[in-house]
Amino acid sequence: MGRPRAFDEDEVVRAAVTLFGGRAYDGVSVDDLVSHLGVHRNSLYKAFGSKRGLYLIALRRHLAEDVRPLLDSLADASDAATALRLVTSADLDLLLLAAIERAPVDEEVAAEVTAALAAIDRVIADALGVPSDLAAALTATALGILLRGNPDNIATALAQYLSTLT
Amino acid sequence: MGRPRAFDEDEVVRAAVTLFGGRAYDGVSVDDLVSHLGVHRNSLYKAFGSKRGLYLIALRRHLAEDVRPLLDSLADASDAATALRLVTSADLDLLLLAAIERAPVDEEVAAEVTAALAAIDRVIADALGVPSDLAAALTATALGILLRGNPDNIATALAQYLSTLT
DNA sequence: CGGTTTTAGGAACGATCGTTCTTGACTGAT
DNA sequence: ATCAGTCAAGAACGATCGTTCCTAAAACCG
Repeated sequence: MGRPRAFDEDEVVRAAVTLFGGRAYDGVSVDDLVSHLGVHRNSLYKAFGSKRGLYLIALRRHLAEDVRPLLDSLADASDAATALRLVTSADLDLLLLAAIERAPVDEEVAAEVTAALAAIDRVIADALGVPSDLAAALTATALGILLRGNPDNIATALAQYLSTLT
Repeated sequence: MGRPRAFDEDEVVRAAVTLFGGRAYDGVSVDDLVSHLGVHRNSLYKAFGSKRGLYLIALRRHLAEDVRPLLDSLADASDAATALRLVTSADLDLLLLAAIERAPVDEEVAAEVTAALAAIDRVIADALGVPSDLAAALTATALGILLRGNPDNIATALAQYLSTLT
């Protein structure tokens, strides 16, 4: 069956998640992918079809390996403060970037992103017993804190405030 | 002094704000700028130096004409709900996109963005009499709602909830 | 072994990128 | 009326983009 692959496809996809989560889609060139992922051009196109194909695979991997565990842990959250801490301490760089810069121009990305955000909303609504719009507001808050870059200060301040309410 | 300009520089910059606020920096080509802005290539480079130069000017115009009025109106906000409504109903597309996709790779953009966000935080903290970290959390919430795309539903739900607290 | 498949390495493709240059028409000031 | 400076229109630059092709070495199968 021919020579075996010299690269671990899982590792490559995971490295792509990191790379695409770090800068904009158009800011990551195929040369960047080739040099940082340890895969040759040829193998990359053979395995993933195209740059966009790899991006979509990386996005889905990100959702499966980073967002789904978050959903599981959120299901056990009993109050808004812990739910907020869970989301803001998660690694959601790629989801955030995809939501703001790829979703508007790639409907397949948009579908994945909106589904993922809706799933987070739903789990929070179920776990906390709040209306879905309010859960969506909490998700939005967490995303906003993440995009500001310094999650710890703001997240702790808000978590403390939320704790004093209940 | 030669032939006068056939384009209104203010209009061009404002159109650039819209264009750069709509998609990622690398997704807006100079051809796009030339065709949508009504300025010839030559005039664009003569007037703004480079694509990045026009971007920075557009960003600063956005801060001066869209963010500064928001600061003024926020100064009169008496509660968190109205502050939230003010921010989420503002047009902050370019600021949002700049924060998440340009600031990480352009320190001059990063400086403008962090200064603008800090200014919003400060005004909110002063107007509501809350700690700056909590004001930053409210700013983050508004930004998160904006990036989710459907601000009305979520913003009203959260505003109603915030109203019941006081 | 021989055959086949897939790899690695890298050159090369056309397209598009941001930027500059060329040409000539136009207009305001001298 | 002349001149200087800016304009519009578009060709053209080198660089880089995503993608494909070519060649040869490597490793599995029979």
